[in-house]
Amino acid sequence: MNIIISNSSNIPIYEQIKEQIKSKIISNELKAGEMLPSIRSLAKDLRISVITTKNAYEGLEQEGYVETIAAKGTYIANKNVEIIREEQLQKVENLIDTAVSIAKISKISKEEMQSMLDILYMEDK
Amino acid sequence: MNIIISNSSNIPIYEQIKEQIKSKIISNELKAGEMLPSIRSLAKDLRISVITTKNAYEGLEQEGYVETIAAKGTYIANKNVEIIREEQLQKVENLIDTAVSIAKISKISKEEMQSMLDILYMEDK
DNA sequence: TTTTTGTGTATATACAGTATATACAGTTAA
DNA sequence: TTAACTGTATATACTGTATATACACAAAAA
Repeated sequence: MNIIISNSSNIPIYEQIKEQIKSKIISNELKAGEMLPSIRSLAKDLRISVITTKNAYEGLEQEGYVETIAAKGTYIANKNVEIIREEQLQKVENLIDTAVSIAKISKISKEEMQSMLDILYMEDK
Repeated sequence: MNIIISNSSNIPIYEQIKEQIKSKIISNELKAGEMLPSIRSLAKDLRISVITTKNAYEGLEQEGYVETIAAKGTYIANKNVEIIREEQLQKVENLIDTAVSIAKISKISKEEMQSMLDILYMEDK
């Protein structure tokens, strides 16, 4: 499944999993109707507890990204593309807003921020 | 002391206090040598436990923003202005970096991000 | 049909982070 | 010396995150 987790991170493991799966759904690497790896197989892969993978899938379900059928599996849901894009736009805006707040207190200019944006956007990730 | 805390936030109270005092130090509203409110008076003001204010002050001490003398008080330390600025620049860069990563996955253009930056920087905060 | 294997679910448990009240100990000024 | 102020330490509780293990249902293999 190509998910990378860090145990030393302060972000909970289930959150890391959630975010990475979300990214794959948004970028269409995972398509509606596809089945996710079972909580067991993913747990084995990542060498963590099934409870933790379940926790991640539960979160995705609550946000409408997947649907779970007991004893069968967890599947990518049909979620409105426009709504997802709006959510992501909101996230980006919140991050920039926080950055701007810090910048203003520390007298970091808009030009400095713009050049950071230019450089970071160029890099391939 | 003009600190605002939110109990409903997912950010711990001691963190909220820490960050707001840091901002006041960085913006020079609080100057080297000045005494912070005592952990008790601040706790009373904010209607929280002294342990929580102590926790906040401890964090500030570990990062070198303040110095505490038992039975006397906690004072703003002399911290190198350039180092603080570097730390803040690093924070801003990390936020923009995260924003860019999300943007790329969701096909949000650099132009869209630039206009967010323009608008958010204009607003007075 | 029965068994086996693969799903997700529920329970009991542990540990770390955050927060509390309350008792303790040193400093300073009345 | 006493009173009023500092920060410190202890015992306790609640919540979030994570674990192992037992349970229950579905589907394919025997």
